[in-house]
Amino acid sequence: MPELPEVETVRLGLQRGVAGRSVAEVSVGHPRSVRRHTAGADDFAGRLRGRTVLSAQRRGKYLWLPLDSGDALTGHLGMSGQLLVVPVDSPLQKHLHVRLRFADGGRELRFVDQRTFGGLLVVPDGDPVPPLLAHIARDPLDPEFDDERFVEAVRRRRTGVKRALLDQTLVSGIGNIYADEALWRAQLHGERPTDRLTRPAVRRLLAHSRDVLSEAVHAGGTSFDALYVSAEGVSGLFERSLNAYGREGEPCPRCGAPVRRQAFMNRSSFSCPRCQPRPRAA
DNA sequence: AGTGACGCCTGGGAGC
DNA sequence: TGCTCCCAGGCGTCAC
Repeated sequence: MPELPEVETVRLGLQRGVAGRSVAEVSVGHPRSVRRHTAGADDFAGRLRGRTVLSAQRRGKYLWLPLDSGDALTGHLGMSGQLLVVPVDSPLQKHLHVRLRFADGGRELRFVDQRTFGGLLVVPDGDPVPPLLAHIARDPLDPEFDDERFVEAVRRRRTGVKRALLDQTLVSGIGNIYADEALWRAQLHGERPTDRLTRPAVRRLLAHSRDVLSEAVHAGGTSFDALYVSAEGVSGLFERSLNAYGREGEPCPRCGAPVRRQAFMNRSSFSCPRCQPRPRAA
């Protein structure tokens, strides 16, 4: 379940582990992992071979590695993707789909993905982001994120506030876990209609979203199992700081009422029935 | 144009 | 024990 804090943790590992290095060899073991590279796996490999990685960048939950060719190796971890920087002789992971070896013979980059919702592709780079990612909004930790523009955009929407938080064209980086945590902190039910929220309420929600993302980045993200680890294979520690997500039946840390779970878009929402009352019908 | 439903995937766990 | 079913859920696509 990589969201912004997990992806940012991976980005930091890639910056440390692969920036400045030249790609020597690329192998694609599972074509589905490069399905968004429409020219095919051979073209994908050809655009990487011999190229030097300049840095590791992120927009929302997308990562990209600008190359000296003007292209960028771009990726999304989906639900279960991992980008690992490991010794070349380390055991092959069961769901290892793409490998990049480097000219210096040091640690290699591996894309491992159990559920294959994630993937890699090579696209033209751009400023500030590859055109492929032009539709993804800035995230709340981006210094150029425009708070007031976000506040107005949310209030123009006609939807529930949780759906708005998950809409990557409005604000990026937030997924189901951090949306529930931000709503819990802001004491808002996710079904509250966006067009009836006051400006101060949206500002508060944004501030709480920013706080929870920032705290989670510092904890190295949230790991429920081995599916999310940093590029160095380390688990994040934020799970112990979750107040609502995944805590059905446990007491709300603020008021003690048992946390409830509700169906939401083929998944679950967790909230406090007392601190986050359901909106009244319009 | 904005909104929401659907399909893509696999492994772990519950239930029988 | 072994089978089936459900769940996790981000995002591109498409219909309304």
